[in-house]
Amino acid sequence: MATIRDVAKEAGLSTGTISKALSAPERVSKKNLEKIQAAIKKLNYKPNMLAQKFRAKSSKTIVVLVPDIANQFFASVISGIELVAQNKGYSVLLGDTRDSAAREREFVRMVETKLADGIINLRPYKKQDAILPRDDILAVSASSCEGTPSYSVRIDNVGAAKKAVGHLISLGHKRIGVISGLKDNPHNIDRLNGYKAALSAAKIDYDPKLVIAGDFNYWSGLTAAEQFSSMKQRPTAIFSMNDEMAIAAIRGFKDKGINMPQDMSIIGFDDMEVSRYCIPTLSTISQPAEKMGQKSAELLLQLIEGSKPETEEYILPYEFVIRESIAPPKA
Amino acid sequence: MATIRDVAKEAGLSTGTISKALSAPERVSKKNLEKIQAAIKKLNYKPNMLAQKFRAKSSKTIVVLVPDIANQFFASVISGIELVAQNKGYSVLLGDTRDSAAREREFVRMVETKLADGIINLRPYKKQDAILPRDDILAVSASSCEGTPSYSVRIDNVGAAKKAVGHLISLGHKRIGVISGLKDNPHNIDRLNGYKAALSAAKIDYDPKLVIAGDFNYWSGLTAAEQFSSMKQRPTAIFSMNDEMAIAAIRGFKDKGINMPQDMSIIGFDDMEVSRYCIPTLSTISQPAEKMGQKSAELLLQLIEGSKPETEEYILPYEFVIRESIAPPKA
DNA sequence: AAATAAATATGAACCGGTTCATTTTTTGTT
DNA sequence: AACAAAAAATGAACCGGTTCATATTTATTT
Repeated sequence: MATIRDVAKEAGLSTGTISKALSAPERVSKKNLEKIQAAIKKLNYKPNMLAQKFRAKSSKTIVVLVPDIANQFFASVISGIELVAQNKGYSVLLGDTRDSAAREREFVRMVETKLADGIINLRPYKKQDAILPRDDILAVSASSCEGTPSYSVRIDNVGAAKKAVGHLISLGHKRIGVISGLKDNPHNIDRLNGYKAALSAAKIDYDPKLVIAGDFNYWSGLTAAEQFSSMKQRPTAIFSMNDEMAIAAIRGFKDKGINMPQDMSIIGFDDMEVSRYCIPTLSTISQPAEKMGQKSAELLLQLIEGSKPETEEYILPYEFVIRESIAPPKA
Repeated sequence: MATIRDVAKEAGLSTGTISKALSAPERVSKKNLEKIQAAIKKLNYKPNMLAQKFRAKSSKTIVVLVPDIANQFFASVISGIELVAQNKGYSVLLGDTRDSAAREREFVRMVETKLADGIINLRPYKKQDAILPRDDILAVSASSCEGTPSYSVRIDNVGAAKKAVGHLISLGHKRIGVISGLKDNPHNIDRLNGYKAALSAAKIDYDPKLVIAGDFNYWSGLTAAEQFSSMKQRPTAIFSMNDEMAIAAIRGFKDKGINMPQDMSIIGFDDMEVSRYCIPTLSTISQPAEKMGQKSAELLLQLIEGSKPETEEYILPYEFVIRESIAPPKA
């Protein structure tokens, strides 16, 4: 493998000149530039980036911690991150943590050992087992929840849930069921608070029996629908904390002869692509996933380059998308 | 940031000893080992892995090129790759190429510039625009198709398709529709050949009108079902080239009053998790995704460590899973 | 043509680990 | 106690880039 010294020898110049020719060609004479290009081509020289990064003491790499890569929402956030990172010459290392703290720590270690310059965390912050934030590690929390310390980007989950449930109430619904995520998931907690706020604003009592815990996956939405179906005092509308469970629930209700939106209304969360196509099309909260990724990357890169962003917490606008899946309750 | 020289000074020893203490502690005296550990702790020393890798001239990293990370099947393959890589001390860099050749080339460049040692390619090989294989880059093709050059891991797509379609024929089906992937997708071509082989073995003429091209996504399965529904001579069974389109098709047919499996049989491909839960449960070809990942990683690491694997092409066993979605045609 | 200023080119030193030939210390033997 | 063998420690050199104080070449001015 050819080194910069080989190129220097071939071109009859010094290593310093070769280096400059690559980083600031306008500061090298035309004549020599041509010689250098010829030499590089002849030797098929490729700069050793490990050496470069070692010398620069910076890996120009950021780690993105993802709880689960096979997830549309995360994929969009990542896409936004990569856009910004690439523009600034950074590469993105995806850390699929599969919800394991051990794996998460591995990636944090990469920052400690200079393999990466900073971290964007897509896993919602939870006090008990939080590995981040740490003051020796530059990190930004994307898709975070209320109360996340340090730099974070999120939507107003409480407000969004309140708005969605409030809309159901304004249509005349009084018994509104919830398909929630895992009990201690922070997003879950925020959204449940929004649900409660909407109820109390309408002076409707909160009934914990109407909240069925799922796990954000299809199967759990199906199960929840079955449970709701067999209630003697069944709700007339459902607020599901993600689209996947909502779509499953539509299916589950239909199997029990309950059709949406005539017999039951439902609202999801996330605005997955398929939510525009399913039958009925799904009303949902649209999160600006790609924008959230972009903003977090901008924040982290600012931190890495040494400047201090003005604000710690960035709250991006969500959108409440009304589609076919909701209607007033039957009289 | 403390360096190994700082630790050496603090412990009153030489850098060589510190280095050995970290890589082969059994070759350092107990007394000094303790001193060193104390010094490391006191200075909060973390070896600079960039320096390490630079010196070792190896990044101990492999790149996995994925056409689309938000995909269950790929996620499983990746999971298998990571298992093997982690065991051997390699890290895995996910390259979400989003089907862009430019992005793919970027990742190849990482190998050229020593940022990675090799590549596992999950994108099926296609002659026209193939970036890999290249003889200066160690690479393995996972989930490949027939005719992929160089090292590759795959199932027998032709045989699997033939078996599935053959089973439908043995149940008495004569008009068998296909929901295919994109026309020039290599997996598509293999599976279509299997379909034709099964037909010709049963002396059934191939009718191109029965093949509707999808794009492996939900929406296209729904559309295909509508098209099949409106045919005057509708098929009695469908072979779908992945589960996602198959599940969408079940839905699409049901909306037209065609119920599975009484009115129509269907077989998918991939064995997604949800295929075990949907109604009816879906018959499908199960690919050993995780195993395919493991095998490819083993292959690549062998290549990286310098040995030559015996075989170039590894064909792993698939499984034909029979569930509720198929039945003999109506009389 | 000489003096000065501006533009280029030089090359040793450096980054922070690892390696290995050499030296020093410890252990074992008689 | 003397010597040999084994174990442990040493530290300079190295990896392949970049940097920067210094030297050289080229361009401009008088």
